[in-house]
Amino acid sequence: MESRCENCIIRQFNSLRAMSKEELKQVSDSKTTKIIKKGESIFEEGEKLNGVYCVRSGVSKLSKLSANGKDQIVKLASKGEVLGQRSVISQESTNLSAIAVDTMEVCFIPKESITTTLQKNPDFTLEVLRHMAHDLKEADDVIVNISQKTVKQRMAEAFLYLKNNFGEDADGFLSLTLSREDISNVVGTATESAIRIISEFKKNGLIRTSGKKIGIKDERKLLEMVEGF
Amino acid sequence: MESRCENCIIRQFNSLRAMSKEELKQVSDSKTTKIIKKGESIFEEGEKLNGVYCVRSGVSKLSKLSANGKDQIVKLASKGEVLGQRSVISQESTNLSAIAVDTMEVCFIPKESITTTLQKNPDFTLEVLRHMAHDLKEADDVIVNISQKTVKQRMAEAFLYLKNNFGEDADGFLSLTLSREDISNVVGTATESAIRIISEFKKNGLIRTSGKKIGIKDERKLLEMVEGF
DNA sequence: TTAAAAATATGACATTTATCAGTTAATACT
DNA sequence: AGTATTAACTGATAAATGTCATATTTTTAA
Repeated sequence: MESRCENCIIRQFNSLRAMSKEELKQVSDSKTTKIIKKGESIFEEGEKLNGVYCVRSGVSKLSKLSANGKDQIVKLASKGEVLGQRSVISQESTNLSAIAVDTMEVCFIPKESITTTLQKNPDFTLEVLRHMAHDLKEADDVIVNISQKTVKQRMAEAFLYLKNNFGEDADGFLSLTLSREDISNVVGTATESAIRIISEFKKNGLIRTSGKKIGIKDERKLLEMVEGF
Repeated sequence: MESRCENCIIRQFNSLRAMSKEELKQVSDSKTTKIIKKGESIFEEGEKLNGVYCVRSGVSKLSKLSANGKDQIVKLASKGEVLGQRSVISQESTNLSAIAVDTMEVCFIPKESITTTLQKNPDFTLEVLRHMAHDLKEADDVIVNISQKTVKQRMAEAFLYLKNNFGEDADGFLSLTLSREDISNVVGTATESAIRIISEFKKNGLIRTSGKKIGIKDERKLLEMVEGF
C-alpha cells in the first residue's frame, strides 16, 4: 500500500509534478497515508492545517456550514486534487470542511515540505498558482450560476457535471452516487426541492434512477435546459 | 501625471512590491497609463488580455453576463488591485468584464513583464499566489452567502461591505455610490426587489438615502439581519 | 431651459422555492 | 429476521422573489 511519491502516478495530475527529485524525496519521506471512511472528515471548517492532503482515490466534498444549519458544497475533489493548499498558503485556518463521500485514500504532506518548495522553486509555485487561478475561475462561474439560474437549471447542470467529471458505470449510471441531500447541497436548494425535481426529470424522460443511483437519459435536453430553453 | 512605478505608492498594496529593482524598472518602462471614464470598459468577458491593469484610482466592477441578460457582479476592485492577473496566468481569455463605476486611472502592464517575473522571482509568484488564495476564499464565501441567505440579508451585507471597503463621505453616506441596478447585480436579485428592500430598510430606520446615495443609520441592526435574527 | 431619456419607485400579480407534515422505502443494527 | 433508524418521496401551504405595468423623479443633452 505504502509507496514512494516519486513513483506515484497521481502526482502527474497536480502541481507536485513540478517538484525536483530532492524535493519529492523530502515529501515522500515525510508523508503519511491515511484511509478515510465514507462520511468521515479529513478536516473541518476553522481548523488550522499542518499540511495538505493529496487524494489518491475516492471523492471528498468541500463544504461550508451556513448560519441556518445547511451545508453548501463548494467543490467535489477527487484523484489528484490537493486539499488544504489554500489554507497552508495563506497561513489561515480553513474555510471549508472536507468530508469523504466514498472511502478515500489520501496522503498527508506536512506543510513544511510545501512552504519550503514554494519559496525555492518558482516552477512549483507557478504550477500551484495556475491551478488556483483555475479554481477561482470555476468559483466565479458557480457564483453566476447560483444567482442567475433556476434550481431546475442548476440541477440539470449538476447531473451533467457529475457525468463529465466522474463518468458513468457499466450500466450507464453516474459513477459518483450522492445522497439527495448532498445533491441539494451542491445545487444550493432544499432537499425536498431537489427530490421533486429528480421526480420531474424522471417523468419527463431526462434521467432514470435505481435506488439512489441516477442515469442520464437525455443529455441534449438537459443541456438545453441549462441554457434556458 | 505619468510617473515611475518605483515611486508609486499603490504598489505597496499589491504583489508588485515583491519585484526587484530591475524588474520594476522593466515594468515601469513598458507600462502605459490610461484614464477610463465612468461606464467604459477596461476589458470585456472573452477577450484575450495582453497584460494586466493596476488600478491607481477609481473603482471597477468585475462582472459576468448570464444567459438571461443580467450581469452578476463578482467583485468590486479599487486602488491597488491588479485586474486580469488570473487570465494572464492561466493564459486563457478572461471570464469577466471590467467596467468603471467611477472615473478610473489604471496602468497597463504588458504580460511579458509579469510572466517573466513569475518564472524567475519566487517571492513575487508567492505573493501573487497568496493574493489569489485570498480571492478564492472570498469567492467561496460569496457562494455560500448567495445560496444560503435571503435577498434581504444579502442586501444588508452589501451595505456593510460597501461601508467597510470604501468608507463614508463627510455627510455619512457611502463613498461608493452604485446605481440600484448595480446593487441588484452585486446581490444577485432583480432590480425591483433591490429597490423594494431599500425602501423597506429606509422605513425601518436601517438606512437613509439622498438621491442614489445611501447612508447607514443602524449598523447593529443590519449586522443582526445578516446573522439571521 | 426644456424635452427626451433613463433611473427610481410602487402596486398587482405570477412563479418559484421553502417549509411542514406525513408516508413509504431503504439501510443499519442487534 | 425483525425492529429501529435514516433516507427518499409526496402533498399542502406559506413565504420569498421575479415580472409586468405604470407612475414619478432624476439625469442627459440639444
